[in-house]
Amino acid sequence: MEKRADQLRDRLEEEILTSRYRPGDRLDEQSLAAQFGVSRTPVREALFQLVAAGLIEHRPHRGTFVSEVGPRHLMEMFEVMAELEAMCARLAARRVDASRLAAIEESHRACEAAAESGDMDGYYYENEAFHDRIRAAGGNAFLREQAAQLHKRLKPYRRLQLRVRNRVAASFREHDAIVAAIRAGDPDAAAAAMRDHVAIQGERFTDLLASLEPHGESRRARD
Amino acid sequence: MEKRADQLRDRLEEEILTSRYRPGDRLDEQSLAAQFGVSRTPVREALFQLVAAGLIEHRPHRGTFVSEVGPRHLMEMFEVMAELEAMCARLAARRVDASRLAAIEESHRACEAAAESGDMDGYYYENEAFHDRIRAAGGNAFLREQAAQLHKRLKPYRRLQLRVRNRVAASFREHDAIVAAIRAGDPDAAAAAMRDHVAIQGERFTDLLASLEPHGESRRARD
DNA sequence: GTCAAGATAATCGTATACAATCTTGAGGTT
DNA sequence: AACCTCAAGATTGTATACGATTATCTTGAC
Repeated sequence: MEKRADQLRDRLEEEILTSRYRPGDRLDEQSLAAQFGVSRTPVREALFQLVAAGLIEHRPHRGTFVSEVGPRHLMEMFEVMAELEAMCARLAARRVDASRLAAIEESHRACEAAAESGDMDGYYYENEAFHDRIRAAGGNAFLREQAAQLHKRLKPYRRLQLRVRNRVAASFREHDAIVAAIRAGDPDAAAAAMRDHVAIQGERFTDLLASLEPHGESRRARD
Repeated sequence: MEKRADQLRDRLEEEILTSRYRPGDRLDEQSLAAQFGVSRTPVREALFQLVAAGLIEHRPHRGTFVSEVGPRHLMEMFEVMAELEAMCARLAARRVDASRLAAIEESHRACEAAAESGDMDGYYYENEAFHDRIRAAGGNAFLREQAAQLHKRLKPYRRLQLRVRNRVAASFREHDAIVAAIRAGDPDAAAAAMRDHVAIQGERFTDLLASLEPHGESRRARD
């Protein structure tokens, strides 16, 4: 059985990633302990893990708060993720074997089906699988882990992406270029295609963000 | 003042990174608590942080052990680090300003001085600064953090590098190419030069490792 | 002699209590 | 009115105790 602290971590992570807790929200140890019917010990343990993952921040004797990412930091993270995923694609183009390639193409077709039927949630889901299979095909387990971690962390910001007009169709076309490059065994093309694919998300998102809060640091008002 | 758990974490991290604790060694909560004159609570907290950093592993009811990295995993980590540092160099070539470039060149000259006088420890130290200034020049704080973290984690393995014959001189020449590319504002050249520079370390090290333990997983004997 | 089942011991996960530290706000002083 | 002082309250960090889980050793049967 999983220990309670880990359950708690997963639960809190989920709640943060789905924006049920918003950036800036305070996570009080005592309240959480009471809320989940446990003592502070496992709560603290869970919080430490989330701090290590960068999801929350801890200000001594002030409280722990859901990290405020800010457009700048967010853009930086997308930039890094683009490079990591590009590296996965490059390696995949170089090292992929038949069965892994087949797996990628299978996910690719699943994306296509979801895109054509306008199933946004389905596309989101299949898209995850698509990317993870490419990461796996790279054959670098450490890289895969790093990329997946960043991916997870950016989850709440990517999800909105797909609601942008025509984004799903565009995303699928980008996937197509990636798959073609991997199939052709062209590492540079695969890397470039993947980098663009991910970088576009970052740009689109910061565009969106910029239009919502033009003043950068100025939104501080909350409770 | 820093809390005791953090002191402990730093202390243990230090002892692991300097190989005073070796891979496979067991870290017993109770012994550590007794040894440092604290209770198990802060010890556990410190251990959790090290687990999150990947330095140690936790097997329930078995104990916590210093991570055994293994040649494969090590090579993977070098591969990723090469890419991250290459990205830093690429960004640096694109975005660097006069003062940051001057800082890089200053570190570069310091490396040169250490190399010529055969001061290996000095070279190691200046080399750290050189790389960090390039990371800083990239202007992506998140990337800088990620790269620095990996760098730290690979520290014990890089240090041996410099004892390889002519490695210092070769390393300096590689630095030279990197600086030239950054100064020229050539992102691709900077990235390529940096990637090679770091990748070589990985290759050299795994060469070394392979010559020491030819049988991969076979060394299990210890106390 | 080997293997399995139970007993034993070690370790872990959690709860609770206490101490130390910081924040906050009221009240007084300049 | 602004600033400083200080006490009250809150929150965190640490210690200790206990129950639960699991590894390991013992014992006995085959």
